[in-house]
Amino acid sequence: MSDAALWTALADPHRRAIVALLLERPRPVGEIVQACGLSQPGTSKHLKVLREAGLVRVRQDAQRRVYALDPTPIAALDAWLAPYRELWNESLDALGRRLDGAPDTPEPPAPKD
Amino acid sequence: MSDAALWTALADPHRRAIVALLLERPRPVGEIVQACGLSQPGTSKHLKVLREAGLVRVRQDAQRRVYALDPTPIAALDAWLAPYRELWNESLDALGRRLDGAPDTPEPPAPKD
DNA sequence: GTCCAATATGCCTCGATGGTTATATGACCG
DNA sequence: CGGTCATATAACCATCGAGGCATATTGGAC
Repeated sequence: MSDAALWTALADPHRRAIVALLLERPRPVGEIVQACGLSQPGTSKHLKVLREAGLVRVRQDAQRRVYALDPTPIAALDAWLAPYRELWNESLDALGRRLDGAPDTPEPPAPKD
Repeated sequence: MSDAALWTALADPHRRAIVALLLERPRPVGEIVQACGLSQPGTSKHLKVLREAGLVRVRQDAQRRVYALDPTPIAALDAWLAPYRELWNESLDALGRRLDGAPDTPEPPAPKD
């Protein structure tokens, strides 16, 4: 479940839509298919990507597979953007100085990826 | 600067590396080229994508173009993952919130994409 | 067992994207 | 002006990924 896999998984709009759907509640594949207007195999492939990124878990219920969101990997995203969040929360003049190229911000820890 | 453009821009590891570089300080193209080990035109193309996503700004300094990070678009990312953060924090954080009496975050709207 | 419903996989096509080299633009210097 | 440094763009190629259809798999019902 590399960081790259996470970014790749979330890079696709359909997959983000699926993730948003599962945020509301777990759903079987059929529901997801209908909701995102793709073919069933197409949807299934997206679900595979999400699975491999660790973003969703499957529970088998008779012939149905009920997909549920696993938000844990998204914590990695949060960690990634933490330094940036700090930056944009800074005062506007700090941003201005930065855009002018003044190197006066204390070095934040570089994100690993 | 659609949301999609932002995700697309950050989906590439090289571009994330560039963003991380610019987090430390603004840099001219040459430095970025050397840092990420790509050809100069390749780097330039990535910079273009970042520019169009609004993630970087350019300042011209003689023949050099100094690129600086603009973290504002990343705020959109933060907004996007807010509901998920809440979700994964639930188990760990519920107790903590109770203990330090922090107000419960109001239900955020569902992510639009 | 047979049949059906739900989902996953294989195979194919096509457009997007990342990478390259070669060339154009543009700013400075003599 | 010509030359050169720094960067951008063009042209091109290779690969990748998303999408579709057809088919395999799996579990339940009969």
